Amino acid sequence: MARPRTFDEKAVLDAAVDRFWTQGYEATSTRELAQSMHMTLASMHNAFGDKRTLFRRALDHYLDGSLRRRIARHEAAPSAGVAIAGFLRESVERSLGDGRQRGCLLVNSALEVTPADPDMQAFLDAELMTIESFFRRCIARGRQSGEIPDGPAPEDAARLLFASLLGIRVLARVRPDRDLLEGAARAALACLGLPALPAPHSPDAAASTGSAANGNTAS
Amino acid sequence: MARPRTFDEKAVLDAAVDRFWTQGYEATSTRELAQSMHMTLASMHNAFGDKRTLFRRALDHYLDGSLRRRIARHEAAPSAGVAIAGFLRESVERSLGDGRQRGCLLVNSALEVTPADPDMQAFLDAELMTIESFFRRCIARGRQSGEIPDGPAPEDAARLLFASLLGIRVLARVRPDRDLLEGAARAALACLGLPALPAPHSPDAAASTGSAANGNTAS
DNA sequence: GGTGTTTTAGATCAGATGATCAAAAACTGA
DNA sequence: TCAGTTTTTGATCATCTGATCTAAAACACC
Repeated sequence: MARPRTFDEKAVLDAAVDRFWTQGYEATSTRELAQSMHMTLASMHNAFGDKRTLFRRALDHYLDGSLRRRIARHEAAPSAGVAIAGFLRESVERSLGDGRQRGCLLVNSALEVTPADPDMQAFLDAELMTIESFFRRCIARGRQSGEIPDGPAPEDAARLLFASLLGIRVLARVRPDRDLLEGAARAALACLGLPALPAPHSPDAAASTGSAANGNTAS
Repeated sequence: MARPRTFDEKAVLDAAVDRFWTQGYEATSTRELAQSMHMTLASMHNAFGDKRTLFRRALDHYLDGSLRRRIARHEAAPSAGVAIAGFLRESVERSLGDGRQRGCLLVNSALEVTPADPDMQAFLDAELMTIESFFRRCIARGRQSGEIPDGPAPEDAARLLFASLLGIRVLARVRPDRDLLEGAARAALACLGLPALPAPHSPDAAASTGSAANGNTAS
């Protein structure tokens, strides 16, 4: 009983995510957003509210398509160590394969949002906490089954993995160097007695062309 | 042979640092900068050039007053393990003691600056690399003297410490929680066979008043 | 005291920014 | 067909943005 939308919500949110991801919240103007979303400024505001609200929607869309899905997928791994190592491997590979050094939108945003916006901070922190919890669950599981040897308290081991992952995501933006990112992940796994990083998904043929600048494929 | 300046360069740069540190580069307007520096917009531009140039000066001023000095101080420690543990302790303590959750200006900036500004990125990366090098030198020294037991390759151990530190600085901005930050640092030191975190500098009396919001004392 | 040089001060510029408005367009159910 | 609802559109608003201009002020040197 009303005029139907002419845009695909997921598609336009993808576009918004890409702008925020590449440039950050402040550096992205509403006009630029509207243009990349292929809609009018007024249409965008009508559909998503103001810039801040749109940002939150975009962030949520991003998280649904990457982080949350990713945690669930790896947590289903047969062993706790494989879950952790697989998750780290994928994080490193995403960081290196981006070609645009975007890093992680969640981490980027966590640093850009100021304490003057406590709502947004709480939202970001809650999302970060799901990563920490994932590591904690894995460590607990592995210690209980005897798969993971003793070491630092499980909470601390999880905190170390968590902090290391955040660091890797920071470096993904300034220096996406394989030796650096893999080295950090490798050392974290090794010194906690976890399995080594699995091989990158498939560095085989067909990649001889520099593949390079991908969009933002989820998975 | 000309009219002398009425402002103290260090003082006004301190003010600029504080704005960029708290709000980030994009979210800080030139007018706001000028006001907090107690100078006119025109005077500011005359003395420091455009916003980007001023930012770089401010960043350099910040680094001189904190990171660089800090690395030199800890590197003079009697043992490599103490140097690393002391540096981490100070990073954690700064993160927790800020009261304004500013984190680290260098890390904040590393995420805000886009790959579209390669000069700035190179500058930031070079500065980050001094941290990595510090860790690497310490690890090498400690391994050679036998103080630090075998473990991951020295480069990888340094990379892990480096990434963990960056992660801790990210968390300093969103969740400056002692258990979290200390836990990550503790686990990193423990699992690399390094000495434990030293006690916080002095949690003694006189701190019963919430001390709280400090400015930006260097040291 | 005059000259040269730099800093300061206030006004101002051109353009960008986030957001809204009124009106036309497109659909659904009665 | 028409009433009701929502989307779309282009124009527009008030404000902010980074930066510059002109002219007065403050010193050092001669």
